[in-house]
Amino acid sequence: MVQPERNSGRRVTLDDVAARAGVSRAMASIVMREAPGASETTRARVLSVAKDLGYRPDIRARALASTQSRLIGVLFGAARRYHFELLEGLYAAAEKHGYNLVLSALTGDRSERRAIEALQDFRLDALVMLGPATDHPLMSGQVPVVVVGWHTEDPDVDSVRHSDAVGMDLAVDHLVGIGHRDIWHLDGGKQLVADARTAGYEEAMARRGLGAHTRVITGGEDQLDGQLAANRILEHDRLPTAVIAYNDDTAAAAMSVFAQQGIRVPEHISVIGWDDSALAATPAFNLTSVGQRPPELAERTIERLIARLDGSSVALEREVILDPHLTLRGSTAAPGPRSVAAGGSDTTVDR
Amino acid sequence: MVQPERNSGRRVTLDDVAARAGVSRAMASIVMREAPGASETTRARVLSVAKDLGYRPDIRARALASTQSRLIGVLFGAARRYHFELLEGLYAAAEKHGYNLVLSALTGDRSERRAIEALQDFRLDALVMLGPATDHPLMSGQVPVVVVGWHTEDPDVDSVRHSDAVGMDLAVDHLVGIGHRDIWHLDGGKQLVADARTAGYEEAMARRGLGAHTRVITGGEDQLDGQLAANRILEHDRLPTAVIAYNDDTAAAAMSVFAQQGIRVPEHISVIGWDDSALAATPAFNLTSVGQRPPELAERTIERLIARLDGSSVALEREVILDPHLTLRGSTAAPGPRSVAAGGSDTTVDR
DNA sequence: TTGAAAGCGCTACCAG
DNA sequence: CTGGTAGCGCTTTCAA
Repeated sequence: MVQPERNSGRRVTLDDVAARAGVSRAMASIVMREAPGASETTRARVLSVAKDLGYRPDIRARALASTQSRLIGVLFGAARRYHFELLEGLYAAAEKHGYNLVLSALTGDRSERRAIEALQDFRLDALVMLGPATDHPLMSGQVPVVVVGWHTEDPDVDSVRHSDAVGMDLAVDHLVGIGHRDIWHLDGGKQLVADARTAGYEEAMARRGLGAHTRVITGGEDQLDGQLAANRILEHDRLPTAVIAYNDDTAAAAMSVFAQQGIRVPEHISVIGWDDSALAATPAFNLTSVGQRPPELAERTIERLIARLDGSSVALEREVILDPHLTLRGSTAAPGPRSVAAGGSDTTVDR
Repeated sequence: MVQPERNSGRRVTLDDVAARAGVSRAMASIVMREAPGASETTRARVLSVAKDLGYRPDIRARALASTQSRLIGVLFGAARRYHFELLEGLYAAAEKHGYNLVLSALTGDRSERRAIEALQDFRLDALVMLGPATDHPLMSGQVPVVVVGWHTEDPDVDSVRHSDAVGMDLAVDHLVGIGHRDIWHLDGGKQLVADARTAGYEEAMARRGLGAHTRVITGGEDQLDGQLAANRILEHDRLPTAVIAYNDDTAAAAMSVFAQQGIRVPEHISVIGWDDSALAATPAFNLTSVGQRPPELAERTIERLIARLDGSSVALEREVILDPHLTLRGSTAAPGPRSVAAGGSDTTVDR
C-alpha cells in the first residue's frame, strides 16, 4: 500500500544507468536524448537498463545544462470546456515530440504579466496561448509563441485557428438551405474573435442577399451573457426564426431562456452554437454547432512550435487557418411549426 | 522572426548581482533566499541591485542545488468552474509563501499515473489534488499531499474540505423551514464525495422525522447527468416539492429540463445546488446553493502544506473540515402555488 | 559576517 | 562510435 522507496534512498541518475550498462555517462546521455551517435546494440542495452532501474531524467538538470528546457508553456484565461479539450490534445502532441507542458492559469487576481513571469522562471522553449486574446502577447519575441483560436497582428506570433468566415458561412448556408431568412447573430461581445465572427456572419448574410435580415445582438462568452442576450432578443416585436450564437455556452443558455418562455427549439426557433463542445452533444441541448476538432488544432500548434524551435521553418506561414465543420443536431430545423427532428446520430458537414 | 537576444545576450545571474553589489555570490544568495546571515545594509544594497538588474532567480538551478524545489503541484481532473475558482486562491496563497505552482491536468487520455509522472519530473515539494477522488493518491508518501474537497483513508494524505453533513443539514433545514417535506436528492453517482453527500442528506432527513420522504435519484456530476436524472424524476407519479442536487451543474441542468416540461422553479418545485459557483449566481438560474468560499479552502490547503514542509506540524489534524454556508436565491420557495421570489440580493446562511 | 570551493544531474564538446 | 571534461546557476558547507 505504501509507496516503495526508490532504490535505497537515492534517486537513479544517469551515472547509475551508465555504470550498470557498462558505458560512459556521455553515451548514456546520447541514448536518453535519442541523439545520434550510438550503435543499435548499445542503445538497446542502455534503454533496457534505464527501464530496469526506473530511471527518469531530471528535467531541472537537463534544462540547466542545455540551452533548451524542452518545456512548452500554456497560458489559458478561462477554463472553458473547449480549452480543456484542447489541453488534452496539447499534452498528447507535446509528449510525442518529447516536450513537457507547463500550465499557467490567468485568474482574476493574476494579470498576464504575473502569469508570464511565473512561466518565464521555467525557461520555456515556447509558449502556447489559449487566451487572453490580446493584440501583443507579452512574451512575443522572446520565444516562439503561437496563439490558438484567435489572431494577432504581431509579426512574431504565429496563430493556429479555424476560419470564422468559413464557419459562419456553413452555419448560414445550413439555415438558409432549410428555409430560414431571419437569422440573427448573438455575438461574443467586444473582443477580437467576436469581431471576426460577426464580420463573417454579416458577409455570409450579405452574400445571400439577406443584408436586410441581418441583426447582431450584443452577447458575450459565458452562460450569463447568453441569458441576458436571449432576453434582449425576446424584447423585439418580431423574433428571428434562427439564432447563431457566439459559442455553445451562450447558445445553451439562450435555449434555456427560450424554453422558460415557452419558445421551443427548434420548432419555434433554431439555434446554432460554436465549438461543437461536449455541451453541444448533451442530449438535452443537442445543439447544432460549428466546430473544430481540438486534437487537430493542438497537433498543428505543437507542430508549428517544433518547427520554429528546430529552425526547420520550411517557409512557414504565420497563420494556420483550418476549415471548421458543422455538426448537425436537433436544435435546427426548417422554420414554422413542425415536429422535432429525430434524435438520431449526428451529421457532420465539411466545406 | 528569429530569436532576439534577451538583455544583451546573457541573462542576469546571481554573480552579476553579487559583483555589482560588491559582495560574494554566497552573500547574494543568502539575501535572495531571505536566509539569515546578512547585515541590514548589505541586504538592502543587494536587493536594490537585483531589482535594478532585473534579476530573477533561476528555479532550475535553485531546485537542482537545494533539496527543495519550492514547487507545488496541482492535479485537477475536471475543469469545472469551481476548480478554477480554487486555483485562483491557490496561486495567491502559494505566492505569498514563496512557492510556485505547477499545474497538471488529468484528461481522458492521460491517466493519473502519467500526470503524476510528469509532475514528478519537476521534483515537487508537495502536491495538491483537486481530483480525481481516488482512495489512494499515487504520490502519497513521497511528498506531502493534500486533497481538497474530498476525503481519503490514506494516513499520509491530508484533506481540506467542507462538511457534507453540515451542508446537507443547512439545505434540508432551509427547505423544511419553509414548509417542504417531499425533498429528494439527486445524487452525484458513484464516487466518494457523492456517497458522503448522500449520507448527509439521509441523516438530515431522518433527524427531522422525514425518513419516509427520503428518496435518492441516481445522478452524476455534469450537466448531462443532471438532465438524465431530471427526466428520471419526472417519471414518478408524485413529484417532490424540492430537490437537492449534487452540484450546481446538475441542478441547473435539472432546472432546464423542468422548464422545458412546463414545471416552474420555484413555484412548482424548489431546487438547491452545491458549490455556490458563478453558475448559481447567474440570473437565469439564480440558484440557492450550498457553498464554500474557494479562497478559504485554498488558503487552508497551502497553509497545511507549508506546515508539513516546515515540519512545524503543531499537532496537525489530518483533516481540516470547514463549515459550508447556504446562499439563498430564487430557486427555493415555500411549496404550493405562489409567485416568484423577488430577485433581490443574495442572502447567506451560516451555521 | 564573508569568501572559496564543492557539487546537484545533466549536456555538449573534445580528442581518442 | 566512445570516454574524458567543462560548465549551466545556484545552494551549502567550511574556513577565514
